[in-house]
Amino acid sequence: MTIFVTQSDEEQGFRPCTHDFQTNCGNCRLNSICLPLALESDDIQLLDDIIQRGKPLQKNQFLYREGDDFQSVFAVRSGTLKAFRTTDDGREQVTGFYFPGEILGMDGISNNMHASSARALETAAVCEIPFSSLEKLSAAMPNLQRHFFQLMSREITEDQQLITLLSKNSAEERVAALMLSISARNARRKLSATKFRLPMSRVDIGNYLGLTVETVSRVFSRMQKLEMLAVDNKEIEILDIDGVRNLANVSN
Amino acid sequence: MTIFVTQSDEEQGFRPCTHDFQTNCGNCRLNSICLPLALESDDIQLLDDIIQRGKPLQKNQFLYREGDDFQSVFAVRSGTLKAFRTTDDGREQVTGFYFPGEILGMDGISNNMHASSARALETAAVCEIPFSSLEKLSAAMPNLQRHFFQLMSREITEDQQLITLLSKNSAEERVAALMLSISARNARRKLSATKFRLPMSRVDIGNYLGLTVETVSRVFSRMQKLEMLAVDNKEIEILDIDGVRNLANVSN
DNA sequence: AGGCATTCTTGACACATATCAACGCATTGC
DNA sequence: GCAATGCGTTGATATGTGTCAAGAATGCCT
Repeated sequence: MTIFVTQSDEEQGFRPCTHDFQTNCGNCRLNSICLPLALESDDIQLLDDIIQRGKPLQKNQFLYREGDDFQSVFAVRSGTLKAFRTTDDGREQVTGFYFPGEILGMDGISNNMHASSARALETAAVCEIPFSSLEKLSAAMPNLQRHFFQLMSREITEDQQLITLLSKNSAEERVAALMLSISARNARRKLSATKFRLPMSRVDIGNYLGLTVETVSRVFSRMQKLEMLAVDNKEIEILDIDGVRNLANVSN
Repeated sequence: MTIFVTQSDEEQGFRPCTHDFQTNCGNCRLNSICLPLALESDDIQLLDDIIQRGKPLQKNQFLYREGDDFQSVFAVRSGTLKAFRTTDDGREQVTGFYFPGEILGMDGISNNMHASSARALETAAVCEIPFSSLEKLSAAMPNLQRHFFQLMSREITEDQQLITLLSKNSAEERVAALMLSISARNARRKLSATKFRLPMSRVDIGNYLGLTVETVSRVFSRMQKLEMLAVDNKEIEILDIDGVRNLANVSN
């Protein structure tokens, strides 16, 4: 149980928070942005019954690996994870970062096999949602079915945004867009939209944005020089959000 | 009705084919790769009842536009479509090509609004599947629910493959991968895996693969010189499929 | 606290693809 | 049959990002 305190510390920025001792969806502070969204409290209870908790991951630990049998999707409770595929020549393509309240693993449904790997970027806790149970529950709960369709659809649109970013945007635009995305997701969790700690390394950012570490580093330096960002290693402060939005050149 | 004959001509390479006069899933020659896959014939009938047909599109006609209200997903019956988003500065990112038997429009579910536009690359016929009906039917038919989850998941994995392609692969690798993808999809429909006509322009290929027209053209020329492909405008013959596979450097 | 390994930054240079430009070829309509 | 138009090809040059290399900062382990 103490491990959960540590995780909440991580997530909350070292402020102790009793909410994180919860072990059910009903009083999870993420339930308004997570899977229970749009469910009645009776239904939340039913969803809660199928969810398996207590799967804390250490930094760098795998949640699942490309090729593993697909059994469950996962909701992030605390910490951050990255999903990625490894190319034939061993390079890593990060396909997404997952923050608390977000769902990952849906790419495994199509072939009953995980199409990507997922790894914790820092100590992280996840809720495991066995897919067969979720399917049964969805058939009985129209709202849940709809919401899960929506979540998958959102994953599609986000992937398409990334496709566009990789295909059409410069290094600066890509980095700016990522900063805005993280900012918006922080805001959704009532954290600061302008000041945060990046959970991922420069290498991960590069592997996500299709850039080398060096380019990522140079972009941060330039944006710092332009007084758009204050960059102190992983600590980021957005000084000129309109400037960043303008630079990103994407509706985000 | 005559319009359907024309479309079947297009699809069948100008061989008349009575199968294309069908108007229901039960005897559609695509039903083994399309939505009815894995359904009992009674269930196929129920699915068939919600499907709206007779929406033939002329070349360049829009099926839906980014921002339109989302009502339905669509199955391609004949012809080919492209899905794309337009960036703020007016450039076009093609997010996918859709061949007969394939489903498009699923990116609209998340916000009840189409996140991309879809346009016919040639005369095309689609089956319209109203999403609200599909939801109801899915709740009652576990196989359909599962299959639709799988279709969405496949869209996710395909987008992730494209992300990797754009991020990590050279121009030649990208073009080779697209040729293999089209080849495989032709084979799935019992058409030639080595000789086909590209339904899309060089511009579309470029906008899909994140390349300029000139680069696409040069790559085709190089592959022709290496005797991997015979390229005659849109007519493609794969002369050395192992060579192309080797060049693509992706498991496809 | 010190030392080692990892991550990050910065610089010089190389290279793949974009850009700009010209031209050829096919299709369409008159 | 011929002009007009759009699409595709090819060449010359420009440029953004990758590559290689070195050094600085950070964090981890003893």
